[in-house]
Amino acid sequence: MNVMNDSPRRKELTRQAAQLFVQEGFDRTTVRMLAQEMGIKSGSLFHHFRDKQEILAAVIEEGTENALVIARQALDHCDSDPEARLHAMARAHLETLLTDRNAHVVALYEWRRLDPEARDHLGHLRDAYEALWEEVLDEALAAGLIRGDRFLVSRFVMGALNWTVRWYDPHGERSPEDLARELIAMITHPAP
Amino acid sequence: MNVMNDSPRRKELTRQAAQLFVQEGFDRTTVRMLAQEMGIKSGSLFHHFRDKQEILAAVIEEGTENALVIARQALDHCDSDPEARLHAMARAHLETLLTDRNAHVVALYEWRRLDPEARDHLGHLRDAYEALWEEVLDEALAAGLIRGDRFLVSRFVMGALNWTVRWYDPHGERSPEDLARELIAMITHPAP
DNA sequence: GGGTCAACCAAGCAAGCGCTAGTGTAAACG
DNA sequence: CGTTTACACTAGCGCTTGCTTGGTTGACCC
Repeated sequence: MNVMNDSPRRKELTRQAAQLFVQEGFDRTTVRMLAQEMGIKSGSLFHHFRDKQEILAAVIEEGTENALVIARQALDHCDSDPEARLHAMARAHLETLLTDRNAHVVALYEWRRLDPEARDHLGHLRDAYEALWEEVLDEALAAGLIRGDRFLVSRFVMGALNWTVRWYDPHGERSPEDLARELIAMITHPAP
Repeated sequence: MNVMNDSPRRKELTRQAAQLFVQEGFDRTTVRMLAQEMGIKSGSLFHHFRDKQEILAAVIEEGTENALVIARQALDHCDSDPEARLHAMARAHLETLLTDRNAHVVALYEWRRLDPEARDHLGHLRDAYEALWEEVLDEALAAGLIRGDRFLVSRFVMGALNWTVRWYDPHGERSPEDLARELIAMITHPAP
């Protein structure tokens, strides 16, 4: 069997696995189903991944890393006032749902299926992402743009955003831009 | 095997099943684990439930029905101004997490494991619950207490609230009352 | 005191599970 | 050239899964 590498082949297999994990759930997805989707036999799958768990970890890692990169880029390329930064983060978050939806759904639904080591490693990635949010929310709180307890505001906003994977249709009439604007409007108050 | 009845024994078994479904997830919970938790043998389980799916449906049904009852009571016993009603709903929602947490976690995480008929039936229950929210939110929007698109505001609020099952510790220092107040403060604007 | 009935048990079946072992093959390497 | 490497295959092991079957128990009933 192979080491944990980052071959393009593995990336593609990971993408296909994400698709199946979303459709069926991790536990219901068998290695035979995965193999068929990938166009190989089930035994060959273990040449690319140590075990089934590692496939799950790869899916979630991909998605979270992408989200982190996109969020950082968005913050680098926006105005520096709190509202613009808030808007950029919300928009970036929703746009990842367009490109990386499967991975994010898996991350949200199947997190508990990760073994402890993977959960630890990926937890740090997720924390880094949420830290970006807390930074931006802190600025908004300091500017009086948002009111309330830092901890709670952060959870409520993350909840509202993460929940979008349940109902948001990327091919519908509302753009990520629309949603971001609406969310910011809902939670912000005019400067004192 | 039995018909789908509402015996107290079945209610108790359902409660215990909810506990296990939360700990392990539906797919990972075997009928043997369920039986052991219930203090019976795995075969006996099918005297009370047609199959494993029906146990899941029973768990979710219980939780949703309770939430609906509690929300209706809260609305009946609060002031009639939009803010009070909003507050009552938020508080009721969070209080059900104290008493019925397991069932709600299962409803949120394992919804997709339901077969189509059960999903249809329980979907109506959930719609009734969400309709209460939309009614209250409509009043708040009409009163200018909240700004924005009705559909989106509703989803964002439901997201923030449902997400609480992920992080809220009912035995921590924050009461449902605290959370409800904070959420309302975040999304409401002073009347014009 | 025979009949009824919910509740339970022991035993096991057929299917499916994750994963392994051993092999084949074609390209890349020295 | 022979060797290595990456990737795929076949075959199947050992185990677990949801669920069924046929039978037992004890409380209650007329």
